[in-house]
Formats: sequence, structure tokens, C-alpha cells
Amino acid sequence: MLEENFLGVISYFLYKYPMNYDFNAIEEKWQAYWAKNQTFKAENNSDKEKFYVLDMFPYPSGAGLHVGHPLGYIASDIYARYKRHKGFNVLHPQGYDSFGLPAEQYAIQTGQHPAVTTAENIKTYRRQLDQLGFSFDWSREVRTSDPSYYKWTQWIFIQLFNSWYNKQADKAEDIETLISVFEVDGNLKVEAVCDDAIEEFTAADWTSYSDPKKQEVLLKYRLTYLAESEVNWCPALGTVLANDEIVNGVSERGGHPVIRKKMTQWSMRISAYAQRLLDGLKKIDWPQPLKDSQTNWIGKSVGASVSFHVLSENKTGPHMIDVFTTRPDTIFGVSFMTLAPEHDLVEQITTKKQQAEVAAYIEATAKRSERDRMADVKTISGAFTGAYAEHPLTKEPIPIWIGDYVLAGYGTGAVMSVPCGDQRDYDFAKHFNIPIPNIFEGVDISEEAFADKEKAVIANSDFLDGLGQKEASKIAIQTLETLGQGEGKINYRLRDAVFSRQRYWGEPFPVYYNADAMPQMLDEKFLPLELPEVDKYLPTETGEPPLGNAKEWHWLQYGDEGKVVSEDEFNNSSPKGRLGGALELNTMPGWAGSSQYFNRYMDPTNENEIFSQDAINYWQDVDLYIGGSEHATGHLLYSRFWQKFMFDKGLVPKDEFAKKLINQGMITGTSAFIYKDIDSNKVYSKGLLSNNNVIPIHADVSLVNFSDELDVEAFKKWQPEYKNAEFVLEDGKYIVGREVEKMSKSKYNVVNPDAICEEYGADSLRLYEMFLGPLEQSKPWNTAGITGTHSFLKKLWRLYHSAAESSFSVSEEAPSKDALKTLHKTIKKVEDDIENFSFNTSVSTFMICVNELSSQKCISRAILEPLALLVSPYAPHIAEELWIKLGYTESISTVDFPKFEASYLVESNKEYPISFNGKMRFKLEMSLDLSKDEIEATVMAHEKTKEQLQGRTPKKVIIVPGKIVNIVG
RNA sequence: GCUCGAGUGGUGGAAUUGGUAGACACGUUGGACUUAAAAUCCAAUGGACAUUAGUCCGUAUGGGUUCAAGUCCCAUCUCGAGUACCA
Repeated sequence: MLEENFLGVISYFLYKYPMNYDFNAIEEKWQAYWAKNQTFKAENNSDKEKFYVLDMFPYPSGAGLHVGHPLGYIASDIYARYKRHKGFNVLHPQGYDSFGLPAEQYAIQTGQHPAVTTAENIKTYRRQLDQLGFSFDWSREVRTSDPSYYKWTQWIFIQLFNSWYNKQADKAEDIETLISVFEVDGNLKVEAVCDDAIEEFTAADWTSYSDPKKQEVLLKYRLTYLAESEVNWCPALGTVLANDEIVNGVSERGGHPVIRKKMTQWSMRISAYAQRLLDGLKKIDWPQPLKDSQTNWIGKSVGASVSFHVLSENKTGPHMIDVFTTRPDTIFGVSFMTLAPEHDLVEQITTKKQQAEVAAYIEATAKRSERDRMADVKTISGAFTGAYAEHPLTKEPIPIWIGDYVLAGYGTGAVMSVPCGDQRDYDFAKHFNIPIPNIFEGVDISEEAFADKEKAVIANSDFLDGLGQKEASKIAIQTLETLGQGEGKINYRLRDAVFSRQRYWGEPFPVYYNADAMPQMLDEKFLPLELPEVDKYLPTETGEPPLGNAKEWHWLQYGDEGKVVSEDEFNNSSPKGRLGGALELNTMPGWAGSSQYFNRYMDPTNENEIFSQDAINYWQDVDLYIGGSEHATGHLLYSRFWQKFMFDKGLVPKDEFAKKLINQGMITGTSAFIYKDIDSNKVYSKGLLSNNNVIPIHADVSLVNFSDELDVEAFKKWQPEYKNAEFVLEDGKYIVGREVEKMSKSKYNVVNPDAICEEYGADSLRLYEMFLGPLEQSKPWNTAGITGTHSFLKKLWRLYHSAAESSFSVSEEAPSKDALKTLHKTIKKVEDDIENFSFNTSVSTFMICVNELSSQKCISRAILEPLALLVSPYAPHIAEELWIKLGYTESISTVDFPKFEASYLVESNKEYPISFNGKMRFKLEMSLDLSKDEIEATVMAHEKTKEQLQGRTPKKVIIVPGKIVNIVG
């Protein structure tokens, strides 16, 4: 009985909806097919030309993907699929940036090992990515938290440690070459990017040095080095905080006080590459705003360094203050000097009388975080040291102040203050009643400083009088050089990058400390050094990083045998021939694992090398990289740095890793609001707000239909506190307010791709995300619109199916002229659009094409076959299904893209718009063969023209053949 | 403050070198089919006046160049992103 009824329903549906577009079944079928056949596996050997399309790999967060995340992946997938149709061997990999803070914080709260949560999250991500039909080569997947991967992150760290930057060769070189120079010449002739404070030594000195001393010296040259650097330290949390983790001087989480503290940290000498990082920007096709922000970040400024003698008892004393200035031309305007409160000399030069005041000031500024100092620009503060410096040219004494407007971390941490030419110096001078000499011709400085370089004419400056800024700077530098008190200098804002984090869930450093407390690299054959197990993921009671909790975290090695042991075991082992010691307790920062992953994809399972030379020489570099702009000065700068280092070492053939980069825009959410009356229990519909005092309250977007109507009952169920509220309706409906906001759980505007795939299919979602607008632009999500691309796919499906015969049906007959025209118009447009990354317009082109072919009743194979190919990069599942129905047995994915034939588009007539004074009034069809004169004659003879002119004689007739006619007069 | 980007119907957006503004969709309204709903199909849809033709206004605002400006130039306003005592 039941069965009979069921069959009845089925046959009714088959009758009513022949060969329905069953997207769920089709998509499932093809996703399984691609996985089983490894359709998108890329080979490292191929006669085809290579093309590398890369997405920024995701951090697998617990929340999974929302509809905003796949935008870039869809675009890159379309491009990758298109390139396969164009005959390229395409590398399109995906992986996970799986070290990171959220998993660690979750571990601190729950005790759950981060590796466990990470694995779970990756599973969710993989399922969500698969259901969208991406053509990733999953055989190349990488995970940064996987020891087989971070083995190579550690390996690169060791390479950096074993390198120094030779300025003469302008590249990184092996540290051994430096040692051999030291053995012959000492460091007198060495031009290296290294620590500023380096003592000079001869070859004889070098050979006399003890081993720890040698290592200490070398550490100042290495590309990754241990150094004291100032950090934001939170004693309560026992960790270093980044600037953006501090709000109003206290930690963002917990509200604990934060102090600035010097700590020994690993740093990366990225400053060595500052100029090359700037130069490289010229040869890569990256978005201009992104290049601008990298340029800005590197912050090159050209000027001079000037040395001032500190006076002691009116004579030049032993101390020198070096400053950097971009305005050496204003040297005669110096009326005081300002040091950062942290400057090394402050303590030594401060006079007895001023000691108390200076100490109090230093203490006060130390309490403020750097962020606070920067935020509070208006308050002027400082203290006089009591000391004076000698002006290098006038030999006049100039007072030395300290002030927190001078940053310890930029330049030399000291400035020569020229109050007439710099507003900050001016404000400081005014505040402390320091004289403001004017050294500019014809400029009033009674109210503010004069900082215009272009217009400056120097005066009151001895031999610089009457000169402009450029000329005066040149001469000032020359003069200072002859005195040995200055030289031309280029300064960069870019600072070396701190590479240590007091975290658990990151790459361990392959480093142990020997008995001399000098850092030693593990031999490469012992890599990877795996993360130890710990009981808890918090810092230790003594304030050490979480790895301090590990029971076994000492390195013990005899000859070729090495292992990680407990401290006790290490101490009880025989010292004879023993290497090892305590292992490094810090871990690497988030960007370590992402700085070379694009190269590792080329040869991801290689256990002997980071990648084979065959692989890198074939794939070379990334042809197209798509990802968010938030990585502009982080990942994208560090990756370029490591790539240049790898290039110097001869490991990669290109010194820029990505030729072209596109930043996809963010998809924002469209939040929904109900309006609750402040005084009563009433909730008003959007149209009824005018006279009521209401507050907007977020409603979950899933409770609102396409017409902004709220399902009131569902809402009451969702928020029971509104069970008894009175919803005041308009026209029987409750209409919500809408506002565009960032997609976020707390705003109840998150849309999940799973539900959309279920209801409309992945192909509909892919098309819709592209259809929303230009890839690089940020745009609001509105689920309502997806019915548009979904019904397009249904129309497309129907083109290949006959309603009458209930089946797939295409005709072998020759296509009509119109159909050919429609097809080739579409081929041209879609091809141009993909090449220009204008994916939104190709979706509308598909719609126009299908609308036209439908009204032409076109069922010709010669049209429908190429059409399936055109659609394939965008909606791959339906394209595969249609392809099989067209009689093929293999995947559509590498079939040649249809070829555009211009001859089908040639027209004989054109419908000319006829304008009068620039305004289009009517249209007139004319042959394209007509000459200008013939066109004019035809138009002027037309009765509508006469009607428009009403007897006037036109002054001028503009005719652009094939385009437009404009009659003036 | 500085740097960069953007302002077009009710909504997302289109307009490739200055040449028919609003393609393609969503939404809305009306209609067909249906017991009903869904789905599908048809028509209308920038504003105002007129509704037969048509006229005027209209791409943030105000100017300018041009036969012709969303597009080029100048000024202003608004929004977004990045960045900031950088000497």
C-alpha cells in the first residue's frame, strides 16, 4: 500500500519534471570521481607548460568556514581549471597553517592537546572544501604543525644561523667564509650587515679568542641571532605581548599591567634585505596598495648621520652622540639634542644635579607601553640631563635633553633638534623655553615650524646661506665628512623581526645551550626536533615559557647518536665526548611555517631535501597567488625575505616567489534587526519606527526570508525572553531592518556554506560568490540572490534536455547563424574576463548566452558542447555531467577550451544611435559599408531628424562610423 | 595627520580606448498554470510630468575641458582600508 503510493509519487514527478537537475547527486558523484581518479594530481614531469595557482592556506579554526572564506578559493579554482583547459600543467595545492594561538588557548582552558583539536578542525575544513568542488591536488597537502613539515622550517632556521650578509657581494654567504676572512684579516675589512656595536679586531686577536668568545662575535653577524630586545612583558600572564594585545597599558585579556622589559630573543636580520625588498617590488605584479604598504613599512629615508661630542667640563669628553637626520641642511638650526629615555648614554652623561629629575622621568616613561606613548602624542614631556654637546660646526655648547617623543628603536635613538624646521622639536622647545633660531629666509616661525623641503632657502647658516635644501644638504655632509663627524646615510624603518614566542603550539627551535650558555644548532640529521609533551600549556611558575613544563627537554648526544632526555638524565650522563644541554624553551612565531610553504608544495613528501632541484627548476615560482590583504606587512614580507635568502643560497631560481598577487575582498554579513520599544513590551516593524523610541536588536539572519520578513514564531522560540512581547506588524508582516557588518557569530549574521550547498548545490554557490561583484572589492552577502544563479543552472540543464521526450536530447544538425554568434560572443567575453579576473561579468555573460540560446530553441551539439566547456571552470559538476551525457567517457577537466572565431561576429548592419546635442533621440539601422557622407545623407533625410531639428540648420554633424551620430545645433 | 581606494535605481552590480547610463541578477507589482503551496512562464520596474507620442531631470556636490563626460581636469563632501611622534 505504502509502496504503491510511493511509486505513484515517483512516476508523477518523472512525468512532471523530466530529467530534473539533481545537483546533490551530480555533485556527490563527481567529487567522488575526482578523488578516486586523482583527476587534479599534478606531475613534476610534463611536456606541458607549467602554471602554479596558489591560495593562502587557511588556519583551521574551530568555527569552520563561512560563506566569506571560499571567495578567493573559488576564483583561484576557476583560474586553475581554465588553465588546464588551455593545456597547462597546473599546480593547485592546498594545506593548513595549523600552528597558532586559538588551539593553544583552547588547550589551556580544557587540557585538550592542540594537536587533537587541530586534527578535528582540519577534518571539518577538508569536508567543507571538498563539498565546494575545488580542484586541489590533495596529494601535496602540507600542515605546518606536522613534524615532517616543520623539520624543514627548522632546517631553514639553521641555514639562516649559518649565514651572514656580505654587503660587498650584496648577498647572504656561508658563515665559514666570514670565519676564513677573520683568520686572515680580522674584521677590519669586512662589510657586513651586523650589530651596530661591534668591536674591531685583527686576525691575531681572532685566533687568540676563546671558543665562546668567537661564537659570541659570530652571533653578531648571523642572519638569525640572539639579542636583547625590548618587549611588552606581562608578569601576570608570564608572556610577551604584541602591541595589539595591549589596551591602555594593561593586557587585553585579564587587564593585567604590562611593562617594557629587555629580554633575550631570537631575531631575524630582515634589515639586511631592506633595499632588495624595495627593489623587488618593481618587478612583481602585486596590487599597488599592498606595494605601498610594504614600501611604507620598510620606510627608507635618505639623510646623514652626525656625531656630536659630549662636553665634559667645557671640553670635548669621551662620549659621542650619533644622530640620524634627513635634514643635514638645517644643521645650523640645532638648538638642543634629545635622547630617548632608554638611550645608553643617559645614565653616564646626566649631571648630579639633574639625576633625580631624570631618574623620575625614566621611571614614568617605562611604565607606559610604546603603544600608549604613540597614542598620546599631544602631551609634551621630557627632562634636562644637565649635559651639553658641542655643535660640530659652530662649536657652541647645546643642551642635551631626554624626551619620549624620541623612539629608542628608530635610527640611533637620538635626534639633533631643529625647532624651526620640525614641528615636534618646535613644540618641545616652546614647552621648555628653549631658543628657536630661525635659519630660513623670509619665513615666519613665530607660530609653527617650517618643514617644507621644497621651498626652504637656508639663512643664518654660514657657508650654507642662500642655498636650497638639496644643495645645502650635500655641502653640509661634505663638510662633516672632512671633520670626521658625519656621513651620508640611508636609514630604514624596518626593524629586525623578533622570532621568539613564549608559546607551546609552534615550531621548537633546533637549538640547545652548551655549558658556556652559547646556542648550538642541532645537526640536520637529527631533525625534526619534535614538540615535547607537557602537563599544562601555561608558563612555568618561574616564568619560563610553556616548554619549561616538559619533563624531557635536554639534548644529549654522543657522536652520531642523539636524543631528547630529562635534565636528570643529562646531568647523570658521562661528560666524556658529550654534546648537548638545555633545549630552547621558546617556539617560533606564526609566520615561520608560512614563509616557504609555497616551495614545499613542489615536492612535499621529500624526506631528504626541502625540495628537489628538479622540482623547483620545473615549477620555478607561483604564477598566481590569491589571498587577503591583511598579510601585506606580515606573511608577504617575511616570505619575500626568506625567498631572497634561499635565492642567495642557490636553492631557488627566482628571488621573488609570486609573479602576480590578487587580494580578494571581504564578504561582509547583512545583519537583521528588530526594534524593541524602550518603555514597553512592544517590538515594531521597520516601517513603524517614526514616533517610537526603540533600540535595535540583532535577529538571526536565518529567521528572515528573502523579503526581509521575520518569522516571528521562530524568533520567539530562539529568544524565549520575547515570548510575551507584542510584535507590531505592518501589512500583516514583521519587516526587519538591515545593516552591513562584518560576519560574526555575535551579530547572528554568519551564513554557513554547508546549508547552501545542501539547498542549492556547490555550483550555484560558486557562481553566486563570483556574481556578487568584483573579486577585489568587499561586498555584503545576501542569501536571497542565490536563486538567480541557481535558476540559471536549471535553465542551462534544460537546454540539453527535451521536455517533450523527457530525456537528454541534442541535435546533430548544423547550428543556426544566431546560435553561432551567441556562442562566439560568449567565448570571447568569458576568455577576456577570466584573463582579467573579472569573474562577475562572465557569470552574467553565461546568463545572457543561455537566455539567448533558449529563445533561439538551440539544441545543436555544435553549440552545446563548447558551452559545457565554457561553464566548466565555474560550475564544474554540472559541466562534467553534461559532458558525459554528450557521450564522452573521460572528465571534461583537460579538454581544450573552445576556440573563438571572429568571423561569426561580423555584422553588415548597425543600429546607430542618433543624438542631438549629445542626447540620444532615436535609433536608425544602417549598413556598416556606408561612408560618412552616406550616413549623414541618410540621417538628415530621415523624418525624425527633421522633427528634432524643427527647421533649424545643424551647425555640425559628428559621425563616428560603427559607433554614433551626433547632430549639433 | 599621511598614503591608497571607492561613491551609479529599493539592493548587488554593468558600462573594455570619452560615444545609446542602469547590462545581468535580486527584490517589488500585476498576470498565467495549480484545490493550494512550491516550481515554472509572461509583463512592468531610476525619478517627475504626460500616459498616444513625448518632455524634463538623473552616476556624492560645485565648477571646467569636449560635438559628446559615470569615464578626463580642478575644488569640496562622505565612506572604507592601511599607517603613524620615523627625526
